[in-house]
Amino acid sequence: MATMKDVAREAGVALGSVSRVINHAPGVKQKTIDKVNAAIKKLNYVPDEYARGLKVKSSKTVALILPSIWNLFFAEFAYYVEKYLAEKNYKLLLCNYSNNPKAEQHYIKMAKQNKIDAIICITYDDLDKYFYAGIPLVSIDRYFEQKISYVTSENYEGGRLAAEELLKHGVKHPAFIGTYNHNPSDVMKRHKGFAEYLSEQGYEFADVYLLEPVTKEEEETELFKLLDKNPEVDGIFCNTDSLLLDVKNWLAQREISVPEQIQLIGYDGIKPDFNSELGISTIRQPLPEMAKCAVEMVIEKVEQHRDEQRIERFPVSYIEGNTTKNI
Amino acid sequence: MATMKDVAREAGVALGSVSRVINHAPGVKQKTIDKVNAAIKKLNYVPDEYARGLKVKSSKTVALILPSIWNLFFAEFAYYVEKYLAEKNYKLLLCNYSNNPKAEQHYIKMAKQNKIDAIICITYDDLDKYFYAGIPLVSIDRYFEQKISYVTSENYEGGRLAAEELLKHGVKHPAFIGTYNHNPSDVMKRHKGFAEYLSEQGYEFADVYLLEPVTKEEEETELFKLLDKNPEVDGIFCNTDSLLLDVKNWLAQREISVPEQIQLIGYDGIKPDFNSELGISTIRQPLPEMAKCAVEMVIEKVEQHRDEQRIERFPVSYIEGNTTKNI
DNA sequence: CTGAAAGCGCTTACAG
DNA sequence: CTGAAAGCGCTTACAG
Repeated sequence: MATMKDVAREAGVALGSVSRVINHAPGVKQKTIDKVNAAIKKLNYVPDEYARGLKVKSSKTVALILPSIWNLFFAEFAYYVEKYLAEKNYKLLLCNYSNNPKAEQHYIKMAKQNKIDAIICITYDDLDKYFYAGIPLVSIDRYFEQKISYVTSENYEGGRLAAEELLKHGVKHPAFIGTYNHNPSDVMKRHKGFAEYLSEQGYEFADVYLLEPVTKEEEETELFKLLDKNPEVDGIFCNTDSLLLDVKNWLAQREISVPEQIQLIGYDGIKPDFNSELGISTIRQPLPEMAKCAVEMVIEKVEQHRDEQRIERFPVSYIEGNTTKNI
Repeated sequence: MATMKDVAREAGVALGSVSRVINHAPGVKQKTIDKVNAAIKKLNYVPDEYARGLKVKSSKTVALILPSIWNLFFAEFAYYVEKYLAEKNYKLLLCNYSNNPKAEQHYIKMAKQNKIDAIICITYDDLDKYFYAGIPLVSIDRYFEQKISYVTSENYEGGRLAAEELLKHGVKHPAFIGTYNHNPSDVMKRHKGFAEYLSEQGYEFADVYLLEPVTKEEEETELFKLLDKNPEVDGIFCNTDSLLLDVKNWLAQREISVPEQIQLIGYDGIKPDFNSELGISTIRQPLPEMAKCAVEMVIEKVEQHRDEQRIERFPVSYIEGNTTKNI
């Protein structure tokens, strides 16, 4: 493969000049630019990012660290992150966090080894490790201790909206199901918003709010405990769409019909892909915009060496599906 | 950050010796190894992959090129590919193929620039470009012109199985819906297997088999044309689970009930995540095994410079869900 | 078994 | 505006 030296020889200029035209350095004569570009074309030259990276200590790569790409919410997010990163000429290294226990360790080491420029990270575990590795970081949904920047949705408003829609659809005995982590996260505001709206309207609600880690079986058990104790429940706000899907299956197994007997509203707005719908009723987060924002924030940190904390919250909207009744 | 030179100084050995112990070169005295390792620990040294990559022309990275990670089938596949790659100390660069039209071009250039060791590729468009870029390649579902290795499922058997299950579930008037690409792919055998099984059993079937590219709207239109012409249809084999989900929504809009009026069987076995189920009836591909095989094939090509064509087909199984009737 | 040295392909002061 | 040169942090023959 042709190297920069070959290009220089072909163009009849010095090595440095080739480098300058490639990097669009200011103050290069047009004639030189033309000669170099002609030589590049002729030799089909493409610069070696590794040699470049060795000098400039950057790889134009950001690592996306998440529990698992195998999840429609994360998959859509990753899709857009990659898309916006590619537009800015950055690459995406995919890191499935939850594969192995020592994964954090592994990925931090990798980040150092490979001159990862930055990290976009979705984890409800401790972020300190990344943070202290000195690599620019933006997180999703995380809380604001230790000045980590993050992007999230209007979780509090989303919780209120879910409650409001449930009531609007005729629910008289609402319930909540979801989990939370001991690390504070913005996501917890969904529960708060839900609770506060209902109390303002003079409603009580049955509550299954479990501290992680928690298995599916436990969630199922708790749901049915709740239903046994509160057989009048006729509407449930599920903290995520994933959970809604599970709840729907569990209810189906006991022959409880959705939405006739119990109406369900989820959170996230997941879709099977770009142009399909799951058809569930849910509070949709504007994922494309959120991904774009995360990319911009992280690139700003990298290129402008800014490291103050920034928090962006995006508005949510209600999507009517078939897990609520027609009004 | 500490460099190899620092480690050498700290350990009181030459640069080359440090390199040798890091790379587990044979014939290094145990005492040297110990000294070096101690220095590495002490200085918290981690080797720079870029300097290494510059010398050895490898990055321990494979690019996963696919239409879109935003798709449960691809997301699960990517999840396992990353997992197995990580086990072998390789990294995964994620490339969403369908973002932009000139993406192929872009990703090939990137591959060259970044010393991508290999490509795992899911695309039903032309693969020539990757192939001729001289980078080891394994594909999914692709056909065997030009000696490209691939892994796929027993598509023919899967098609037969779908037909068999439909009949077993009492379907009298089966139909097929799906699309195909002008590039021959193993996936087309699903249609063939389906057709042949039915004809062996003395059944006819209504067929919507469309050449891509095709929009959702066209698929929907064709489906209803078929249903108008063949109102007796009571069971449909959908070429993919994604499509099944759409078909289900379309039928719901016309108040055709599934599975009471029409039973549906899909193909793929997609799940929302590791421990949830969508609850649809489908022909499941063993994705973890397929991903593992793809990773092994590609690493074998890289490390053993093998480039003969290899084809692996994995057996499928029927998963009973709620889009077919209980028998 | 291990030093000393060359070189991978770039970038970037430093002269001029 | 552009050459010539040093150097980024490694690996790997080559001696010894």
